[in-house]
Amino acid sequence: MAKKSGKTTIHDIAYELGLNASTVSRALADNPVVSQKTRDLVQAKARELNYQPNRIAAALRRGRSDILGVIVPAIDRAFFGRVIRGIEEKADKAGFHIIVCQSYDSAKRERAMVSTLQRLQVDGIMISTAKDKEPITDFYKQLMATGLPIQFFDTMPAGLDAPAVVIDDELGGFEATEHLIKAGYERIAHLRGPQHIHIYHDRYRGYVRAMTEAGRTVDPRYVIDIDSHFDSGEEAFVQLWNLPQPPDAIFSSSDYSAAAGIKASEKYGIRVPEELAIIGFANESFTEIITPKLSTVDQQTRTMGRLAAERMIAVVTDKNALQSLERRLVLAPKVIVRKSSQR
Amino acid sequence: MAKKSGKTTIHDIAYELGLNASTVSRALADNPVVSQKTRDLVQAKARELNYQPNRIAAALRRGRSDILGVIVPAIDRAFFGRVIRGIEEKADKAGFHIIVCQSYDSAKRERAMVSTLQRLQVDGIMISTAKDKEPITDFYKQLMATGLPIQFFDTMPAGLDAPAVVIDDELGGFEATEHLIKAGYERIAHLRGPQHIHIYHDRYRGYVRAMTEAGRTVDPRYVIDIDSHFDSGEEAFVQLWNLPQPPDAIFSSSDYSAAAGIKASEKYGIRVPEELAIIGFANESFTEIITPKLSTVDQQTRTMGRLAAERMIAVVTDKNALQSLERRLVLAPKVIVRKSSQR
DNA sequence: TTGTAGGCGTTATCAT
DNA sequence: ATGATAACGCCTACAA
Repeated sequence: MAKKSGKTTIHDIAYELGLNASTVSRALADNPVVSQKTRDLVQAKARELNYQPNRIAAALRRGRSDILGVIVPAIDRAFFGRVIRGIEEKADKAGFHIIVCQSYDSAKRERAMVSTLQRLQVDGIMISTAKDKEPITDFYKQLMATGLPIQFFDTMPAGLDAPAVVIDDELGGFEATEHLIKAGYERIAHLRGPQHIHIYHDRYRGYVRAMTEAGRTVDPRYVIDIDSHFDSGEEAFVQLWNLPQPPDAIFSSSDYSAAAGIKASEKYGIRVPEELAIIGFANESFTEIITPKLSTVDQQTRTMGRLAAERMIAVVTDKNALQSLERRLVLAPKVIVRKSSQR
Repeated sequence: MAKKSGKTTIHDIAYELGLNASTVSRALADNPVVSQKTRDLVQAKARELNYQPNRIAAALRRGRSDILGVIVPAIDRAFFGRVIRGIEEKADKAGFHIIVCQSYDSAKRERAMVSTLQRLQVDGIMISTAKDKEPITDFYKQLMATGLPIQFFDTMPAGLDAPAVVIDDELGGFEATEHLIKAGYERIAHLRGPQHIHIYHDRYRGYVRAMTEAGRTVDPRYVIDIDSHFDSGEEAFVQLWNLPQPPDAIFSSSDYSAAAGIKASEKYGIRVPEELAIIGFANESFTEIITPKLSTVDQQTRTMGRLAAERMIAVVTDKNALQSLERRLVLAPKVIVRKSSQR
């Protein structure tokens, strides 16, 4: 029997077997220096006593916790939920655990969370930085100088040279627009998200480039600014439809406003995709259930999570892996063509 | 200056100030037994040296990690993302952290995750148990016997008397149906989810009770079984519409099939809600963007997370709080009436 | 092949 | 009010 009432430790096992704790420690680690017989004995006894190694103690001793910190703006956003799933998948396989924190898009909270994670002795931190006006670049510069492995994903502070896995929004905008062009649509409009937000700016740039490269001019009347996701969708649609020559296709910077567009066109009796093609962005789960099914751009969320975790773990596991990885990995989004943009 | 190059510890601070580590420890904890002057001195020096307390070491010594384990089937499901957000909110406020694990709805993995969390010395585990046929009740009985605080939420093993925060799906089904009845609909159909899954069975029972209590009979032809979320929605609709007397309202056990129903009715030229009312279940985010906006039943996800965390923390913080809490807290879902069921 | 001893950083107990 | 010491559980030189 283990002595006290508490959990069994290597000392308990050692005592039971008339061995020393260090031998038990080695045996449990399957260290070949210990005789096979002893190893079997120890491991059997460990099972018998339902021994659960204390990872906290091991962490303290080894100076490694096998825990990774993850900071996202909000865990209940579908995008981050999926990325975290990817992260957890990889981490789990590699024997790491993740502690998830939310910044609620506040730079201040983000810094606080970094601090907390450091105190928890995490081996590295993966961050999708808050969309906050407050500058945080210097904070991370200092942090990285301490040697703590950092890996950004999705969003990263401006002007920081740090490992990151991001998505090429410009390419996404380009390909979405290109798809519409190739599908034979003539007058392609764009529902443009807030331009101070990086991703929307890039999607817009991709739109412009695709138009330009196809030898088309970007009619400013075809570029409608939308702020909130849903509500401005219908207004935008009306605005477009009142033009002397309405567009025959729309590339929306978000699935939500794209859906609002579909909704509005139904209301006004415009058939999608026959009279008007629509493509969104993000591959939200509802894109498959609305009528018609919404074409969109997939952001490779799970892949992003997996890659970020892989790179993080590579660095944590082997410090000089850092050099061998490109600092910045840019993922290509994937256009998903569904009914709403196929005629 | 701190000695070595490593992180600063209380010993460094003590050395700098000509004090003893134990005094520093007390001072940092604002222990009033230490003179105000010394406390100030220590805290100033701690800031100066950018001291970050090592929570791992403290955890080892105190036998408490201030970490809670959370196990959910999959973090990228909107439902769990929201619950976790609620959990994290409360945990954060109380100075706890959460480690999130996914069971992928496998009982085996779930057990493994529990084990891992135990090794990490979490102070308690919050679980939404896997929808797996494999029985896991005995496992938890044993686990709870060890004294590890456990708190279930959303789903819990059958026949286990354990603290849990769950939602009353039967009531949700009842109220959704009642709403349709009160709104004056005559022939109310139900899209019924797989009955071996507890929640769908309860929603169906609520439907039956509402019908019965209103003095109506449940016409078996009005109860359509759907398996996968989307695809069977249209079939179900067609089946209903080919009835000699089609229903004038549908209560669907999921928002997805409800949306599919709306989609199908448009296709067949049936106006919602004038000719057919539809209400779903879960308050998915897309319910607000489809046309017409979908009535649904909100599951109080964030509240569920908050309450589960609150209860967990109460138990962890004060062992005899256990008694004072009802073992099982049942949350009432909330019907959200939107366009799709209002005439 | 196994044992001894020391320490990871903190906190609790006892002494001064 | 502060200091000395031990211990949390594990790991790892080093010794035997």
